[in-house]
Amino acid sequence: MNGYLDKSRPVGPQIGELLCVAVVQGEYAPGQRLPSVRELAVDLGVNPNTVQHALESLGEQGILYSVRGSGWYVQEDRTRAREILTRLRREKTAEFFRTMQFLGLPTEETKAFVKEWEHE
Amino acid sequence: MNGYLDKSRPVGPQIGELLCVAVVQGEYAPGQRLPSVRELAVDLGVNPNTVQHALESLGEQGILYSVRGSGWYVQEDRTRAREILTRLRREKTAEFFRTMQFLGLPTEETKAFVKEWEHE
DNA sequence: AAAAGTGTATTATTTCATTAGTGAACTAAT
DNA sequence: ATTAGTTCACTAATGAAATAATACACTTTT
Repeated sequence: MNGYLDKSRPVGPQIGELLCVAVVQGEYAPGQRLPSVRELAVDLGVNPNTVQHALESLGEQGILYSVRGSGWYVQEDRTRAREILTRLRREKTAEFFRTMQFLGLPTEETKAFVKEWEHE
Repeated sequence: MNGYLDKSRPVGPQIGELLCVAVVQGEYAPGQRLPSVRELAVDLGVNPNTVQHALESLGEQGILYSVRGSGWYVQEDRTRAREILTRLRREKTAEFFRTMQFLGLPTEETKAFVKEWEHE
């Protein structure tokens, strides 16, 4: 799995986002079993409890489901996963515009700023 | 002063950003005395200690300076303030691109996504 | 049947930002 | 001089997030 969790903001939600993307992009196929909680925890360099909570959240959102004693599986229907990913992108973008406004750049100037962006 | 601090992320840095913008935009003129720590704290709905730390940080950065027993003042030379504001905008934008990449959108697609943005 | 691997639950501990409260040292105004 | 307002310094309390350590119940494999 990936190792690039941002330690400067809450890790739980990040794991949720990470797995949501993985599901939508087919990195984990519908019906497929995920690595165990403990395994994911090691891969992500994080506590098993944190992974557990993130998985439970994705379960409530209808992206995954769990079978006690067996593991966590990807829902056959990925509609919810796609919806949630779309929503996440919108939220992050809206938040970005808000932040830039906070820093004195109105919407249109922010758009221009992004358009000219060159960095990696 | 403004009341729109985002309670979901650390307040200290936000106050720094807020005042930095205020200085650059001339909301507080060079040489001008700022409202007292207590006053700012009330206006921002925040603890005086938090304001104090934020101001000390801006002091170290060369944007403000303090006169004990009198107050906090805006540096005559606003070069540092402008530099820091520019750096903040770059950082936030870079972070945004990283986040979108994390959510499965590569740089170019993110640019397109922003270009089409309609919301408030 | 037994063992190993799994999700689940619980409690305690740690860490960090913020809040809370107090007091001292200094400045300005009266 | 006195008073009020200020920065500044210190310690403790709070709340949220993550970690740590165990234990339990269930499934799969052997």
